[in-house]
Amino acid sequence: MNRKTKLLDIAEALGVSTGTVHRALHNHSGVSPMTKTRVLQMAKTLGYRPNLAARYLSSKRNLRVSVNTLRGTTSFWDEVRAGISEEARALLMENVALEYRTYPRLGEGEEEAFESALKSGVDGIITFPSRPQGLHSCMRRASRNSIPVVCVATDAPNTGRLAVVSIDTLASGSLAADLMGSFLGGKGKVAVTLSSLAITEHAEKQKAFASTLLCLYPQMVLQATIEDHDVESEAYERSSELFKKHPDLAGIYVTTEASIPVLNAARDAQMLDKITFITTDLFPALVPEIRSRAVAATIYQRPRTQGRMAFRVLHEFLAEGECPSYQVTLAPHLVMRGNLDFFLQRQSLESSPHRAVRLQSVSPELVEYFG
Amino acid sequence: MNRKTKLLDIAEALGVSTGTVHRALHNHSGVSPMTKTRVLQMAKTLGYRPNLAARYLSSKRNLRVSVNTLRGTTSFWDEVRAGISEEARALLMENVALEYRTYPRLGEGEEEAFESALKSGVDGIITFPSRPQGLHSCMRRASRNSIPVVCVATDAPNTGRLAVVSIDTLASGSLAADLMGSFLGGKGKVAVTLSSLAITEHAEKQKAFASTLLCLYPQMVLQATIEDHDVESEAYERSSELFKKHPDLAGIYVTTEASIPVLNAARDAQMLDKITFITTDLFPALVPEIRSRAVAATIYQRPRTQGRMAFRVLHEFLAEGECPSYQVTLAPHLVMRGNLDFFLQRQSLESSPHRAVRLQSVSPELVEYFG
DNA sequence: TTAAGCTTCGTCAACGTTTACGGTCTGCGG
DNA sequence: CCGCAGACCGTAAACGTTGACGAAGCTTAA
Repeated sequence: MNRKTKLLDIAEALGVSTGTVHRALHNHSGVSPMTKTRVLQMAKTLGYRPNLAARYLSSKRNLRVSVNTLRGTTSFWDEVRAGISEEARALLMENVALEYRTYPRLGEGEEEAFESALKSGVDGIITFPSRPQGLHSCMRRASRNSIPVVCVATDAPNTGRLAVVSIDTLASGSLAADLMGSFLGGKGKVAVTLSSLAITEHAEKQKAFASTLLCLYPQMVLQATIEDHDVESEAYERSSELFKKHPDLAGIYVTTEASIPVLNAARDAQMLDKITFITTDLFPALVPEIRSRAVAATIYQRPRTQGRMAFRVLHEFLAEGECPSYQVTLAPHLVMRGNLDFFLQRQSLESSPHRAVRLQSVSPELVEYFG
Repeated sequence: MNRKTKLLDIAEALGVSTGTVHRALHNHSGVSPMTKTRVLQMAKTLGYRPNLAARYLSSKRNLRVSVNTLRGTTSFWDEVRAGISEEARALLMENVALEYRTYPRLGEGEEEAFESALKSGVDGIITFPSRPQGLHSCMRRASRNSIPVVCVATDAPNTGRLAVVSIDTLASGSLAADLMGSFLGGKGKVAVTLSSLAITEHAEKQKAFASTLLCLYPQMVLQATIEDHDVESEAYERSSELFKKHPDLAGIYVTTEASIPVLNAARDAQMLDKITFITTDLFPALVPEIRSRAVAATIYQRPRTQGRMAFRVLHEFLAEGECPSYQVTLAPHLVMRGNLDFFLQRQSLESSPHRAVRLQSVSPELVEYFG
C-alpha cells in the first residue's frame, strides 16, 4: 500500500468536495441518493479507512457510556467496574464519560436502568443481563437505534447486542471436573451447586463438568446438582440436605458466587474436611477458606479483565465502527493456596489509583507519580 | 478539571511561543536552560498531557521497533511474535514497522541482533535476553541513547531496560507445588527439571516450588533438581539417571521447555504411569502427552499475551513518554486434559488472519471482511 | 566595521476530519 | 417575473502538535 486514502482522495476522484463525502459516509442529510452511492462505492474501491487521529482531534463530542451492573453484593462487580474505568482512563485520546447504573439484586431494576440509559441518550451500554428475558425488548430497541450494547459475564442471545465478554464456561467446567478427579484419585461421589439451570452460563458449566467427569473419570459419579437461585439461605439449606442425604460425598463444585453458605453447611455437618471444594470467583470471605485448605481450588473469573475487555470492544466499535470480536471468551485462572498471595497482591496493587510514569526524554527529576 | 491544557496555554502563561514550549518539552536544541526549566515547571503545575491525536496527525514519522527473539525451536516464540504483531495491527492510529531479528539458539547471535538493531536506528526494541550478561553492555548503551528496551519472558537486571514482561515465577512454582501435593495426596518424592539455576526465572520457580512444597506438604520431599542447559540429550540423560536413582519418584515438575525428553526417559524407564508430570508451556508435541494423561497438567506461559503486553508497554512509552508499568507479571494458565481443547481452539482461532468487521453507519451491505 | 556563525525564539503551514455557514440550483405560488 | 423554500453541495475555520524556516540578538574573527 502506498498512502492512506483520505476524504480528499475520494472527493477528487468523484469531482465533489470533502464535505459531501463526509456527509455521504455518515448518513447525514443533504446528499442526493445518487451521489451517496457513488461515494460509498468509491470509498470501498479505494479502501478508505478513517484517520482516527484526525477524527478525535476534530470532533469534540464526548462519548457517554452507561455501565449497568449489580451493586456490590460480592466484590466481583466492583472489580468489573474497576477494569472498565481503568481501560477508559488508558484511552488518552478522547474523553469518554462513564455513567454507572447499578441495581440491587438479580433481575431487579435492570430494565429501569437500561431504559434510563437509553432515554438519556448514551452512546453505548455495557450491561450484565441478569435476566436476559426481561431485557429482551429494550435491548432490541437499542439495537434498532444502533446503540451498541456489550454484555459482560452473561450473554443475552437474540437481542442484537454488539458483543459478549465472558469466561469460557466449557473450560471452567471441564477444568473443575479434571481437577476434582485428580484430587480425588478418580473415585467418589461429587455434586454441583449452581444458581439456576435457566442461566445459560451455569447450565453450560454444569454440563461441561458432567461430561468431562464422565469421559475422564468414569468411576466417579455426579450425584446431584442443586440450585440456590442466588439466595444464601437456600444455598445453605439445599446443601445441608445434600450432605445429609450423601454422607459419603467426596467433592463439590460450587459454580455459584454463594460458596460461603455451602462451606458453612459442610462445616455444620462435620463434613468439611472430608469434602473437596472447588469454588468460583475470589472474594475476601473466601480467602481464609482457601488458606485453611477448606477450599482446594477456586476458579477465578477475572472480573477486572472482563471489564477491560468489555470496554475495549465497545470503544473500538464506537471509535471506528468495527468490532474486533463479537464474542470474547477468557480463560479462567486457577487459584489455590499456593498462588493465592499472587492474586491478592495483584488485586490490591492494581486498585491503587497511582501509577508510575516517566515523561519522554528522560531527565531523572521528571520521574513522578500521578493519579 | 475544566479543559485540557495545551501547548498554547503553557506558552501564554510564560509569554513564549508554542514552538519554544514544544522544544523544551522534547529536549530539542535551541532553548536556553532558563526557559526550559520554566516551561517544564509550568507544564507540571498546569498538568499538561499531550494530545495524542494531534501528535499522530501532525507527525508523519513511522516508528520502527525491532523484535529480537529465538527462532522457532518451540512454538513459544512464534506465539510471542504473533501477539506482538496483533497488538501492533490493532493500533489504527499510527504506523509502526516491526523488524524481526531472530537467533538460532540461546545466547547465540543475540548480541549481533541487538547491535544490528541499534545501528539501524530503531525507535525501540523488544528482546528476549537469553544470556543477560552478554547483552549487558549493548543494553546499557541503548539506555544511554534513550532507546527503550522491553524484555520478554526473562529480565535483564541493571541494564536500564524500560520494562520487563514475564510470567509470575512465584505463582508458577507455587501453583505447581500445590498441584503436585494435591495430586499425590501430600506424600512422595518429587523432583524439578530446569534449564539452569543461573537463569533468574528458573531459579525463582524452583525456589517457589520448594518452599511451597515444604510449607504446605511437609511430608513430601524434593529429591533433586536437575539442569539440562536447554540441550535435549542432556535432559534425557540427566532424567534417566534420576529415574534410575529414585525408582520411587512420584512426581516431577518440568520448568524447561524440553519436557519431551524427560517424558521419553520416564517412558523408557517404564515409570511413566507412576510419575505425575507437571510441565511448562503448551506446544504441539505436548498435546498427545496431555491427552493421554502422561502429563497431569501444564503451566501455560501465555506467550501471545506476553507479546501483546510487551508491545503495548513499548508503544505506550514511545507514544506518550510514559510507561504504564516497569514490570508486567502475568498469571499463568493451567492446562489439563479437561480444558486442553479450549486452548488449542483458541490458538488456531487467533492465528487466523481474518477478522469480521463492520463499517460505521451500518448499512447491511457494508458488512465485509478484510485481512 | 562587517560578515559570518551561533543561540534563542517566533511564525506558520501542514496533518485529515468535522461542522457551521453560505452558496447555487430547482420548483412553486404569488 | 419575483420571491421563497428546500435540496444539494462547496468553503473554510477549527482541533493541538510538529517541524521547517527565518528573524533577532549576540559573539567572534577578519
